[in-house]
Amino acid sequence: MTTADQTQQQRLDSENTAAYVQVAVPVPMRRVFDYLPVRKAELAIGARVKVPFGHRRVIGYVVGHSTTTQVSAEQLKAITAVTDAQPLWPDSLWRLLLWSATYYQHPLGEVLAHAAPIALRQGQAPAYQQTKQLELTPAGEICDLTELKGAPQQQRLLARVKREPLAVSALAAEDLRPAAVKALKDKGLIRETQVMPEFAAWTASLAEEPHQLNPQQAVAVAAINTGLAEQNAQTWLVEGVTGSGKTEVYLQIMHKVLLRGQQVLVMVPEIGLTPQTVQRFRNRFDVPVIVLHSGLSDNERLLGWLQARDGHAAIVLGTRSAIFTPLANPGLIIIDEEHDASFKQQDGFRYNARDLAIKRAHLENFAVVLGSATPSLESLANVRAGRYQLVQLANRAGQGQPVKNLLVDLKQQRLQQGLSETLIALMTKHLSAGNQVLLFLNRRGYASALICHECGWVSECQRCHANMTVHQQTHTLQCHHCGAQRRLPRQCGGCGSTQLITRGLGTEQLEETMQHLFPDYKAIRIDRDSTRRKGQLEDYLTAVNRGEYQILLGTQMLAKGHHFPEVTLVALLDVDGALYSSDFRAPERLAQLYIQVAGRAGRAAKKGTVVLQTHHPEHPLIQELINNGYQNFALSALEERAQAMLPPYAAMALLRAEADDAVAAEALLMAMADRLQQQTDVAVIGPMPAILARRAGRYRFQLLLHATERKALHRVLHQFLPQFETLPEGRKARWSLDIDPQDFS
DNA sequence: GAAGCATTAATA
DNA sequence: ATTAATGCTTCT
Repeated sequence: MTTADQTQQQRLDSENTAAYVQVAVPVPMRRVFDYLPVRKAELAIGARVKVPFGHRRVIGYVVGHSTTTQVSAEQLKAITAVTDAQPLWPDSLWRLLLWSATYYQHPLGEVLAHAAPIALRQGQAPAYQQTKQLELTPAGEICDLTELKGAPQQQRLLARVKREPLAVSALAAEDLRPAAVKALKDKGLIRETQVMPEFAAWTASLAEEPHQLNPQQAVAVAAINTGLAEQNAQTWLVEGVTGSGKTEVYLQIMHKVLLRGQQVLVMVPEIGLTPQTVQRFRNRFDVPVIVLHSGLSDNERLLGWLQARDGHAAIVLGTRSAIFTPLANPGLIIIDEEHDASFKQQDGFRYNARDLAIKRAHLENFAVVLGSATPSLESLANVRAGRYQLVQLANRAGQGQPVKNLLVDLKQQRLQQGLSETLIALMTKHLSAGNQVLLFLNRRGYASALICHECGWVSECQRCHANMTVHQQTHTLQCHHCGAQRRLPRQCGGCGSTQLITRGLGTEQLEETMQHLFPDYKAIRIDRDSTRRKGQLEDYLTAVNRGEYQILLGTQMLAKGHHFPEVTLVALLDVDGALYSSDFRAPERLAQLYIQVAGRAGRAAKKGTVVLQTHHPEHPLIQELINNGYQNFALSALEERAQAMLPPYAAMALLRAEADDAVAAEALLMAMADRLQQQTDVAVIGPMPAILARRAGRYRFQLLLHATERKALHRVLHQFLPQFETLPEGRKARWSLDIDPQDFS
């Protein structure tokens, strides 16, 4: 009998003797509620139930049974209805969810609700539903396509349906028009029918030949495959420079897992889940691939969840929340760009999907592969501690060449709109050679503030502790923190002067500057504002790669994943903020950004140059990065973290509070800090104002908990959180807890 | 004194 | 989180 079977057995045993059912309800309370069962025998742990809760009825989750209760007979209520006869999650995933609630100290009901697809959260049955499909009518079968010559959309649709019946939900994905559907239905050529989805057993057949591996890739694949054969919970870190062919390594190790009939879960950052990524997997394997993207309807998401749970899906591709997808027979989780911040949820249930993947792999006994060109310091520390195995891909696959790094000291340079003369000269050289240039500036808008030259007035947001950004294009001042907007004033808000000047270069202004400095070349700006319309980003990217633009400029958006083979010069214009930030992770993030941005240059046959403009070229971590590369940077940074007793060599938790009244927010954290004071193994730092001290009219404070032993931190939190929930100061301020915080803003 | 809005308590 | 009960202010 396996461990899972034993737990299952215990789950059944306890149900037969219990008088009370413990139910986790999706509310922010760290406790469970006792109910009277309807019919004892059917209440499996992990099943959903409908229960009366206060003045409403909610979906709760059975988490245990008990023969006793603290609750008086009058207060006890009975379960209204049992939604599931079976547990909603496989046993191993259930244990991961319980573990998550404990580790992140988050209310269990909320964790469970979060882990379930919305349709299940709302009480729907975990069952396949009929879906609508379009199929040919007898008239459609004999209708020749040429009869629709005048209606190309209809012709295309009919051709598609002639090939194979078409699911209505797939219309948009195949770019077919609803109007054409209606037209063909009216002509009696196609009809809509309801069908039950059917799933055939899959085998791991290849749809294309695997690519030839270079020696390093071959070594990596061989090493991981040897480990995979052991079928245990091993973790690999694939450190592969941009263009080294990480994806091909993923594909080849996936093949081995698929051949065993096991499923693979692939997790990518939010921004990385593009149609091209999906296509790469679909092109290689002739197996069912489920993609859990944000555009799915609730029922489509449920369908994917069911297919994964029942083993009908061979590959599940998704972002952070995909970690909670049940898998009938998991063999491997791949986490691409494992350092990416989007794997950590930043509100509510603040879990880290990368860390949960490792835990899940241990519970279910399968392997994890983490991949990145710039691994997180956490993962590198795990390698050094012997917990992960490192595989390196240092060479660019194909003809790619290494880039040349250049530090420009801004202190000794005359600047033109934030551009040093050195950079301008380099741009001229690269542009006149017929190459493309990429400028990276992480500040959208025209300027970061509007200032009165006469009285010093600054365009502050009314509701945030931040300046409003000048947007010349829309003639507005915008707050990037709360979204507030107002018309760009012509006069100073303080003295009425018209002598208004801007501070801080933004992408809009940089675009303007390019037209002045390089009138013979076309510049394209790529940021959230210029790519608001759906499909616009893709349009721009193809235009760039067709050579319609020579200068690309933009924000973070340009850093990730896109290939610009003709770009030979990349520059980061203003990154000094990261060098002396109060956030200890800022240098790590800058280094990762630098490498990611640098990865855009010289991917084709041409050698690339990367320029970093800074006022602090002497900064030791920057020197290390430029001169000796990311790996050495990471070693130095890890050394600093160890010296300073910072993560990953210590554990942290952050208590945040916010309220309309600054005193109330601070007082709540002070009350918490007071109670924590006697704890010797946990240091309490604060309360202090958050970096963004006021947002959307609310004052924000934080209290940092620091411990050299994670166990101590967890013990203390476990001990004090119930108390914190009942603090009278908590009535005037709302608070939240962040275990292993990534972002201190 | 009712209506309207903010605050507080309770959830089994 | 959500809801109802309670408290407080305001207006007729």
